[in-house]
Amino acid sequence: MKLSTKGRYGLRAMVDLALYSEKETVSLSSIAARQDISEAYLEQLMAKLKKAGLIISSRGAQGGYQLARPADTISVGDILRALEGDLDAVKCPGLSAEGCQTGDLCVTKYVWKKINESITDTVDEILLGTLVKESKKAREKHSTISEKKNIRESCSAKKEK
Amino acid sequence: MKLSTKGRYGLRAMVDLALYSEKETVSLSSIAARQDISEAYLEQLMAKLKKAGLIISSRGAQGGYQLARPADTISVGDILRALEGDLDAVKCPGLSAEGCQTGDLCVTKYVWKKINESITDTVDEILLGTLVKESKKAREKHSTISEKKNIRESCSAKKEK
DNA sequence: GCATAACCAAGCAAAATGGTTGGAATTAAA
DNA sequence: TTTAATTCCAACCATTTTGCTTGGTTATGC
Repeated sequence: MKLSTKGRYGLRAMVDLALYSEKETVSLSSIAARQDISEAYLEQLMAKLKKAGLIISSRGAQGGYQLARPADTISVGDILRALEGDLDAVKCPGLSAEGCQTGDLCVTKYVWKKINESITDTVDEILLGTLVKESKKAREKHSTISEKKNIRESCSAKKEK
Repeated sequence: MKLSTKGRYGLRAMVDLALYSEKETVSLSSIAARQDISEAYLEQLMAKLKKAGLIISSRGAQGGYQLARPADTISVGDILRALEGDLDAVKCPGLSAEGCQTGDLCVTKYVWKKINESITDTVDEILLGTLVKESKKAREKHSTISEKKNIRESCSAKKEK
């Protein structure tokens, strides 16, 4: 019942990309460096995002990635589905079909349906654009404090996992 | 991002137990048989449910399991947490603490929080008692049709996975 | 042409999943 | 008092998934 690093890293990469690719393209290595993710691994995630049509790339020198469409038209659900595949927490054969109404055998499908819906609803509701705006706001706020308190240090010390 | 068989089997077992243990205790083997789950595996799930205080057991001949409290006071969340552990889809160090407000690095935590909350809310809202009532209703409905159409067969044919 | 990029395919260790195996302890009934 | 039924317990194990790494190949701007 855990979201894998694919989803976690990938969403961070997309936010990063949205922040830095407004005019120019952004290289994989720069995202990897800023987000502290292995380049080779991130590459695989970018491939998935590209295949899903969320980002575009240009090869060769000065090449890199950009969002395929405005950040306001990309939902977190789009991103997570591209990376993790189907987000359904439970795949029950009876969920879409009619079958399995046989009493106690399948009341649980009601539960799985509710869980799936709640996840889908929440991730589809949050837009990349919103995250970008939040991020910019947080950055401004932070830069005014950062001279006095070095929060950054205490933060990056807590490595994920 | 998938619920494991622990959660799926375990919830089914709990519904089964609630349905059949109103007066007498119910043996592991009878639940396993009705729900078509391996006895030895279900045993491990029952151990978790017992440890979590959701069911009680009596050993020896004629022994078995019963709910520890009324089905209306047990939520699906209680059951799933007992079986799967923590239901948080993402464990971010910055989620509970103050840290990681450093701009783009951590806007994603807002997303993880929302996802976690939506899952928790939905599973805590559904009570075992409700499922039991639904199940009884479905069973009645079914028994009136079952003589003409044998839905049961088409259902059990679709084995999970 | 060469440095800088994206692209591609495979391999691989560690962890998690979904069980199985083989018993030991307890208890009601015969 | 035996015996059958039952929970309890502790390993073990095969397979799959995860989270990467390795070692290239193509494409392109300067």
